[in-house]
Amino acid sequence: MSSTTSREALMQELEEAMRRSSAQGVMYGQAVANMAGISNSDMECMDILHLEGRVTAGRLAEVTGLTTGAITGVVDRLEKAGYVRRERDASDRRKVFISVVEEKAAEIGKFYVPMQDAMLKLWSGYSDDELRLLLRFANDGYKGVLEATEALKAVIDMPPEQRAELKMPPKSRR
Amino acid sequence: MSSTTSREALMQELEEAMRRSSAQGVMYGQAVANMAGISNSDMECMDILHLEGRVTAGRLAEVTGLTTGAITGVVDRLEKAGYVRRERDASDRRKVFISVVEEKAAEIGKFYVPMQDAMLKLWSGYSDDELRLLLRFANDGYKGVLEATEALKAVIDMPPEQRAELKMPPKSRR
DNA sequence: GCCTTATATCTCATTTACTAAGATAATTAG
DNA sequence: CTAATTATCTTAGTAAATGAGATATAAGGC
Repeated sequence: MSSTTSREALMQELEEAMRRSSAQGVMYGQAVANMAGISNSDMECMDILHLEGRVTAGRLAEVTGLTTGAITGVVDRLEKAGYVRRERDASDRRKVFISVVEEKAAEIGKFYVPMQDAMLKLWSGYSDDELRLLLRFANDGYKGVLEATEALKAVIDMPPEQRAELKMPPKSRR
Repeated sequence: MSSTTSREALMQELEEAMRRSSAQGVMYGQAVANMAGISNSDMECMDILHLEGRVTAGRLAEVTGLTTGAITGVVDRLEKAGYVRRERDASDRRKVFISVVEEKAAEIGKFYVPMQDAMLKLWSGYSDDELRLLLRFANDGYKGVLEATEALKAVIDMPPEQRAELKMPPKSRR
């Protein structure tokens, strides 16, 4: 077996493994939402708020792919439950910024303890150099997924006949 | 700064990076579901089918956390759209196995092309040894997340007073 | 300053998806 | 053979999403 083939087999295994673990990560998030008593959409918005900080209602709609009407509902529920606050922008009074109420959000954070424990345990088996590689990979991977998301959205705007020309990449067909 | 502190900082960065990229991965999946014209739940079930192969309706309910009634709806929609087939188990005629119709499912697979391209591009910047480390990490990570999911579900069954004792892990508070 | 167009969020009627409870049907245990 | 169990489906009611349009603010042209 050539080294090229082995590298391709490796990549295929890698794809499968990443797909598997990311699917399981989704399940974990759903379980957390369940326990916190909020919907998946609500949970996703909390995640975005954690990552991006104070964002507008419109940005939540853009990122989640929900309509602005649906976001109004999400924010209503989260605000009523005390997880977030609406804050009108003083300089542009059309905008509504959503910000997390940290004390209340910490209650949700508790449900991530089993996950954090598992990750700490996992990472303890790796050297500093190895962790640095993983960090580099995670950061590069984020950029890659971000680009891919943009590329996918570009497909949405393609005329159907051009869209049909999309092909699987050369050797990774299943 | 001690090397311990640096390692902890590294882990914290790693946690943030993984969280970020996995959140983006979720968005990507949603965009795919949107383009394929199916709901997130339907998409999730397709993913499970891809990973586990032929599974029963009950297993889908168990894994997704949806009720069996909701799964009936999911499978109805997917079957009507031609993505899956219902097959009654010959040896236990109560069971209904769901299996993917590969030719039709390939249409969804197309939407993963931008993601696969991005990953191939990303991985091309790593050596075989590095990719092997990533594979090991992804596999270990999957096991970790799986365990964490079980641990979390155990919390569900805890009496409230015991549940309240859950604490953040020593040094990773934010 | 007014009028038009653009932007940001919210409202509301309708549609879609989910839950809870229980019906149906097949299997297993006594 | 009957009772208890398991697996899926059905149905009524509820929750969340969409699509269209209302409201309110901002920005640009004249």
